[in-house]
Amino acid sequence: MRAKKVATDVRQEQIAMAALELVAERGIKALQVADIAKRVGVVPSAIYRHYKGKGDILDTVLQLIGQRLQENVLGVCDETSDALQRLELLLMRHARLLTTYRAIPSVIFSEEIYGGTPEQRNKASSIVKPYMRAIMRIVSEGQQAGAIRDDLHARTVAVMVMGIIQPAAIIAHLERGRFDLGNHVQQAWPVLRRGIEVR
Amino acid sequence: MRAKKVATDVRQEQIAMAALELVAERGIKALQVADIAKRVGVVPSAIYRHYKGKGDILDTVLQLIGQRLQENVLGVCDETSDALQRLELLLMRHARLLTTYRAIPSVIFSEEIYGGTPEQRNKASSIVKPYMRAIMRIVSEGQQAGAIRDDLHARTVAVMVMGIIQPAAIIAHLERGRFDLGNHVQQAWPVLRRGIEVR
DNA sequence: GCTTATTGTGAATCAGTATTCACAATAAGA
DNA sequence: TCTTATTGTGAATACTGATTCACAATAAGC
Repeated sequence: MRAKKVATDVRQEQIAMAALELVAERGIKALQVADIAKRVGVVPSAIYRHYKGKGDILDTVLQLIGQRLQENVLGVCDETSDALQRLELLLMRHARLLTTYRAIPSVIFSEEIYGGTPEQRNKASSIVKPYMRAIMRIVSEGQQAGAIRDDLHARTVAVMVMGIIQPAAIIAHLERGRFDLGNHVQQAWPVLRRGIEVR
Repeated sequence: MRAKKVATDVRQEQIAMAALELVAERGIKALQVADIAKRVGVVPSAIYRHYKGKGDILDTVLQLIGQRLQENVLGVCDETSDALQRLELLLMRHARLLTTYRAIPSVIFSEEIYGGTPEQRNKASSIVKPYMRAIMRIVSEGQQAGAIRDDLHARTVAVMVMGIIQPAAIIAHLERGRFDLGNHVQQAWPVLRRGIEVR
């Protein structure tokens, strides 16, 4: 049965969302045009009416992921002005995001970072760096406000914040319910806070 | 020019080492039988004289990686009995390993964990879990010895220890010399130590 | 209703990688 | 030296996934 004809901007959106879900479930490398098509409800060759190729779809997906991370940052900054609280809330939001999109860590740790072309590396960068910078900004503000030790590099702290989430997401997945990511964040954050806060 | 004939146990070893290097440089997905063969100095079809298929080579590589991580654990336990020092030394060794084998984090965070079969997930587990357990053991010993807070789950601490290294390795790679992994460990470890040590 | 640009389809093509296959060469043992 | 098991080779095959291509169908505009 032939799918209904849909305007290209609508179909592009559907394709992007389908691809995002698939990437988030299984990672980049497992993404196949045929799977996207199936999820959208068209045949694979129809995808090329709306995107030039698979690479273009992936570019869009990476943008979407980056956006979601940035939305989380904006959200916590709206919610409180206290840097330590911002970090805590950001970790919670990040954990929630990863519960929905389980494979996102593997996107960030994509093998393209190592084996890929400079172009591919730049694309991976395009997610990681802005997020890192946003966290560093929060840390710096906390240092200026006297809540966070200013003898530490903001980057060191920011990397440690990311370090709460990233390995934990993997382990949560491997442990199948015997290790809860949100729970881990609640336990790990006070440890890190103790390490970075001014006493 | 025809390669010299080599006994299969020797060739198997060569193949495994070549594959390990390639995986460590570029990750699992970029591993190709042709590249292994080239690195060993034979044609691709010769590989099948010694390994049933690519999957068997990969199994061997995963074992080798796991072994190296365990060797690091054994090494630090030989070197000192103090848990906090063990963790610090382990982090140093881990950082050193990752400087040599850059793509190892992506192996551990392999997309197979998410999208793969249960069998593939078990294989990924086979690296992560023993390493985690070893760290947890060190943490537990530190708690019993009164050096590490015993109000924390050993697992929480172990995951945080891993969290010092994993995102940092990526960022070191992306930053191209502007972010040194060993340096980060030296800065980050005291922060974590402050969070976990008994005062 | 007719025209036309756009979108959907199904088959074919292409490219890349893993693997098989049949022949060749080597090294060890008798 | 001869035999044979084992390992190396190069071509062919098989498989998978991305993409092209030509035809079909749809929806909008006149």
